[in-house]
Amino acid sequence: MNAVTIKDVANAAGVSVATASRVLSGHPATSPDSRAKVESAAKELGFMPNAQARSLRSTKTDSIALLISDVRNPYFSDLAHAVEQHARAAGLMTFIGNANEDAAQQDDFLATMLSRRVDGLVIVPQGLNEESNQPSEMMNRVLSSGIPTIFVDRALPGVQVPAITANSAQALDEAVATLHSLNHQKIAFIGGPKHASTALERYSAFETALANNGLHADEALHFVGDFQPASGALAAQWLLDNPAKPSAVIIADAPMAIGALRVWRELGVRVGADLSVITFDEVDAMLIHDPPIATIGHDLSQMGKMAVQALREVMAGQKPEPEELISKFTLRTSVAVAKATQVMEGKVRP
Amino acid sequence: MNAVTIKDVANAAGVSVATASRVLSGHPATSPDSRAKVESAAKELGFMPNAQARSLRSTKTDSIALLISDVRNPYFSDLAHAVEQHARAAGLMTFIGNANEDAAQQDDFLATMLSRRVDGLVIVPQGLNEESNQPSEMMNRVLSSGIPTIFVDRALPGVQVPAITANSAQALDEAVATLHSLNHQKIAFIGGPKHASTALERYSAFETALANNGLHADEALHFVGDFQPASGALAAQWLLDNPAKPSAVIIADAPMAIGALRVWRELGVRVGADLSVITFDEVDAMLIHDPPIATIGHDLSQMGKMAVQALREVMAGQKPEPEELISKFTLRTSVAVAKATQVMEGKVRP
DNA sequence: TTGTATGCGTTATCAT
DNA sequence: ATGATAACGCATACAA
Repeated sequence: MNAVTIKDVANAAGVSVATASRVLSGHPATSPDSRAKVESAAKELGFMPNAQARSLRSTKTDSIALLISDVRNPYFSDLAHAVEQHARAAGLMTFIGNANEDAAQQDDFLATMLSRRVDGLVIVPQGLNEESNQPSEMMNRVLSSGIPTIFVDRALPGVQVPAITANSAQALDEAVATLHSLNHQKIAFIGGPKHASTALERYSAFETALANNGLHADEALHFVGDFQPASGALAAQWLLDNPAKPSAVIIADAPMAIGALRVWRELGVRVGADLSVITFDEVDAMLIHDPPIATIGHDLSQMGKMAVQALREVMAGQKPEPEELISKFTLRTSVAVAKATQVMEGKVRP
Repeated sequence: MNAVTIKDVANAAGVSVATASRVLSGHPATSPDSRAKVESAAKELGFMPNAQARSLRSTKTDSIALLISDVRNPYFSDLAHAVEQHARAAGLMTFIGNANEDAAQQDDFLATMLSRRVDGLVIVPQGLNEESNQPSEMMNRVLSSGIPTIFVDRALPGVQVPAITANSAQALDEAVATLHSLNHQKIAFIGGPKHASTALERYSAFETALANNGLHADEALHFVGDFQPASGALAAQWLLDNPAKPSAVIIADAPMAIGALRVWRELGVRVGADLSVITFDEVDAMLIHDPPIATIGHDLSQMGKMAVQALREVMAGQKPEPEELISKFTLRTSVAVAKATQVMEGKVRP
């Protein structure tokens, strides 16, 4: 019952361990005869090579680690799925780790991955330390370890690691232009935490878009959330209470959008009439809302593909350029984003 | 730059490798003196133990594998999150694998996990082989390998492995009773694939619930989907075209529900008025629909906890009993499930 | 083409 | 308490 080793196979096949090893790892120097014997013996005994021993010897594990911020966020589970599929196609096993938007859990995962000697790392970095404004000690260790690493979705300011990120400038331009053309003057932004580079990029692209459309940014219309549903719910209330009375809002991710939409439904705010909403992340849930919510999204499958590709280049000794994926604005219907007329007249407020 | 080993630490600390190892792995027989020297040397050099080598020697990896059906299904990502958190608390690293509702990918993952000699397995089994009606060869290998294994969410008929499953009998009774009390006579069921034990359990509990409420089951009102959004969309159309003109429907998982709700919205079917809908899986997205969708859900966090607990019992040599988690019906509002009066009068049909 | 012997990094055994 | 050494399972340099 106990783990059958290559030695058992060799014995059963009547050859030496070396020959067995050569056959089993596809080494050319093997005779058809011993190949047959070893293969049948291995199959007979149900031999499974011990990956530990193999990679201890060969210093290759044929595995990579993927660190994401939140498994339960569809954005990241889509990304994880994409990375996994492409890595698998390249013969690499993917270990998926969950940082839970938490630097400590990030470091924990990185440590075990370092211990397991994965061949490469794809990381959605959690951001710099709040106080020191530096990467965490463990992150530094990773960076100086020489293990091929690339960032995806987010980047770390000042850290020279190739990153696959998204550029939402154009999409936000279109989104803001659309809202502006419908008379919206006060557009709120429910953003993400400042440690996430995506949150910064999205907000600053939003500011630029405002300027491009002759509108001006107003910090009072900026809610800093944490990418989670609960903060979206808070933001929903914040928006209703906002003295500036915004008539439209752009939300930086789907979980917050879902949290907010729930609250607005509960309070009877008619999204698409009383309030125009555009959200980041193209998730199916946005399509069951009536009217469907306009979105700014990325091709996560593409992002995953680019990430794996870039990682493989690093593993092969090349130095890939950072790449930006262009975000796409999808105005699903002219109803989702409504004309701002008598928007938010006191009636829907508490 | 290249991987610092325990030998380097021992040298730097001026002790033998044996002593260094004892200190680093918390062996009691160490003097405070050498403990101090080794620890500071290790820290100084940034020593990360090689997990491969360690477990090659100790035959323990302090890791478990979790195989789920679909990372992108919130049900499973919630489960994954829960398992991971509880395993982490027990000092176990979790490898998350994605079967993609596909037996081949399941086997693939199981093979690599077997190779990596994980200490235990938590599996959402993909079902028996269609033709042979037997577990796959790889699954049999897992089962005869002696590696502690438990099933979660689904079980495999005839396979003696402790399983943590859900029992939805009571919830479905309540759900059907609620619909019945609102005059619904024709209740459709959009179910899952027959290879999933959950699909069978849910449908048969539904049949029982019908009987308990004086209604009779009708195979013509049963749509066999595959738990994915696309099949939900197909089912939505199927329901509208169904000659029996069902006025209510119960959907076996959230992805299918989202696929269906989208189609109904596009076609102008007013869910909660024209059609009453209850779905499995308590996901946030159901709360943004107006009216919110009634759900039958499980405490996934609890399920994950029970799974890890059961697995640890097996690892400790005990034999845990299979457990059933009781599903919960949540009628979110009396509007979500509407009275069947002139439901589905021709108007909403194509 | 095959076998023998060595080493990967760590822990366990056995002395001391 | 410590050190020397064997052993874990496998891949490879070298010899034959």
